[in-house]
Amino acid sequence: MKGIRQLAEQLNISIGTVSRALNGKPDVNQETRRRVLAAAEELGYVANQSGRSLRQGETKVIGLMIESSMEAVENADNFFLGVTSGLQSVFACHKLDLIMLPCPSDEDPHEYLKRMVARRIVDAMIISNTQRFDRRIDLLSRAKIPFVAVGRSLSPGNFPWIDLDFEGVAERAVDRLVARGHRRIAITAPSSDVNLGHVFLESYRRALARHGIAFDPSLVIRVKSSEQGGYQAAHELLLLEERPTAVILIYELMAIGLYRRLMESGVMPGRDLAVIGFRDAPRARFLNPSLSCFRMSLYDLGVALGQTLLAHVPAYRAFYPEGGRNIVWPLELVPGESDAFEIATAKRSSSG
Amino acid sequence: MKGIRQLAEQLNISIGTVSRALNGKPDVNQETRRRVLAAAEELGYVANQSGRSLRQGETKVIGLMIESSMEAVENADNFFLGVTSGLQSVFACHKLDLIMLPCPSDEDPHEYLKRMVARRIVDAMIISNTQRFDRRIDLLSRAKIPFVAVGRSLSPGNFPWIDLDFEGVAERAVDRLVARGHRRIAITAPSSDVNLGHVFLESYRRALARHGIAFDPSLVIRVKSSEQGGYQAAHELLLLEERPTAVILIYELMAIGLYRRLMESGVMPGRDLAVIGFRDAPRARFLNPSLSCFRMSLYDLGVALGQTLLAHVPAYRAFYPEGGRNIVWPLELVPGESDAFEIATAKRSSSG
DNA sequence: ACGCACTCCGTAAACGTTTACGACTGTAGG
DNA sequence: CCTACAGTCGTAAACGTTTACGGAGTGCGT
Repeated sequence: MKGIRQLAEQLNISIGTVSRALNGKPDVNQETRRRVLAAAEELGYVANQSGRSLRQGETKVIGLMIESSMEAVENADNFFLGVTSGLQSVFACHKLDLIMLPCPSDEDPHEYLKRMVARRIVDAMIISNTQRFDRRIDLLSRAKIPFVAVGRSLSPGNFPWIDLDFEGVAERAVDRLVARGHRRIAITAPSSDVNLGHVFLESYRRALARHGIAFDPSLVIRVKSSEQGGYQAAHELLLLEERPTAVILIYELMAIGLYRRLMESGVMPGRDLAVIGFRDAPRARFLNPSLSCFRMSLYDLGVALGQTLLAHVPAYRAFYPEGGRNIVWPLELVPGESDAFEIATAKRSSSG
Repeated sequence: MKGIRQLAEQLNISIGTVSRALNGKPDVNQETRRRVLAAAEELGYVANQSGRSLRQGETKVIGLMIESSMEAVENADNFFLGVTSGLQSVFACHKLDLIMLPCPSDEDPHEYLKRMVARRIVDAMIISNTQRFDRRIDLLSRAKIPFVAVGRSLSPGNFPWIDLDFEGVAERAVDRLVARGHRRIAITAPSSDVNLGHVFLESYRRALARHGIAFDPSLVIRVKSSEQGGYQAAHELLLLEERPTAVILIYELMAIGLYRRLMESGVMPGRDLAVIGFRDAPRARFLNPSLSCFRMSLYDLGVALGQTLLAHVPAYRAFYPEGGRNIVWPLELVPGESDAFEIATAKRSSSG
């Protein structure tokens, strides 16, 4: 099957009519439409996307940019696949297709995005891993490509985003730990160019202040959000003169390294040190003691991302009157064994 | 920047010359080319992909089809992201781009692929999750779209594939366990429409036979390759009259459920029951006792996939004279604690 | 008989590129 | 001076669609 012309020829109809029939335009006879659809089905005809999008200036494809560096692979695990499902359930309503655009690890994400945008291979984009100052946001705004970012940014100008509620996570983690009698609570944070780390840390400080606990900079451990980072974090914690009784991890993968280093020194997580993590409860269950952690439904997040995005695409805006608002995505705590103990303090009588 | 026409106009050159200059065609003056490239860079001009691919009938894009069903998400973890890196390192040499095509969970993979192929959005495809009889292979062969499959299939006709060496895994697992004195070795297998399971099981039988151990069908546990499947597998194992002393898991994620069920009954993995798994050592380290498992470099696998694919694309065949061969990809064993004990048997003196 | 509205369909022009072809130089060889 | 040729470049035709426009036919009211 070469193209619409062969199909028209076969049916003794003009290509214009065939096109109209296939695209559901009103001015075509019922019977003619039936014949066209039948023939198309039989011959397996599907419109060539290049021709179509050349003509109408849109591709009906939404791009999800992801990073495929080794480090990103380690960390992302099933995050993107998870949101993909949700995204597709939204896009399917509008016959939009989703493709994932993996930025090569040796290419600058900004350059990569520029290339993809300029080639006009997608109508809209979802970007993630937002940096504190992210030039991609400028790029997309300037090019007038609708987009939504997962993660806020400090780049100037308003733009659509959905961000995970790190503030809530840090606050609730601190609250939970303080309620169990902890006063010295350590926290891990990534390098500060990722906006996430900044927000996370700020609300940790606020929560401490709320409980009248002084902020101790030595309890902020700056390591990579990886297994190795967790190992190193534990190492640094053990070196502190006055050891913390609890630690908040920004990423649950770190727990594996953390546990290992702790056990090497005979410190038992869940008994000698409380641990709370973030993201992906399934993986948290691999651990022993199981990790208390904050998680979310990736599917639901995908749905929200899709709706927010389409609310900013002129052609679909009408379908999502409420969808334009930025969302701080709530996380739910899945309690595990890693912080299931209480500390006896001066202010608080032991409950065990 | 609208298009090549504006660029030509700006330079007082015909669009033909501009196109030739940008595409490195020989018949264009050095100075002219310099000017064109400079102007394109400055104005941020990049050729519209639709126009280009419409004209030349190729898109310079390779598609990697993945499945985004919830189950697939659970299982795939970072497999695709991992191979993506390797693929891109190959494709980058030829200025080819890779996109991932996630098949929606509610769409038939065959139909989805048909749509994507017919739209001519990609020049070649990588498919995975090959079924024992997979219509996608017919489809791609018939449409003359170059492709490579990760996983063999029994579909008729030769086609390029790379398969993981499940035969070797099953054999070496059995060998290793037998060497430690095990005689009753259970194995898990997925439903039989996935070709993988069939191959896996066959070589398990062969390996047993080689050691003179009778095949016992009750030791083949057919469960889903998931955490829940692992739980159920353990449950079934515990019900057997004559309990096995070892079990081979086809997917390491099952280990978490297996461990849990075992411990509920006071059976200690790594002491009372040997466990060997497959795929993804990082995750295996989450477990306690750590899981012995067979793993591979996803990056290297990606490179091999890329080369095999391009060896079957006419335009690039010349670069990969050796690349046409199908590969049975070897796995390496990463020993853990889960099978680090020996069994005293009649034929074998205890070594502890 | 005429005009009008309505339904259906064909025609042809776009969309942005690439590329075959030929035209125009200037130069060298006869 | 004529021819051949290499180096440049412009022209225009494709590629496969969609869609604005208009035409043909029909039915209906006047």
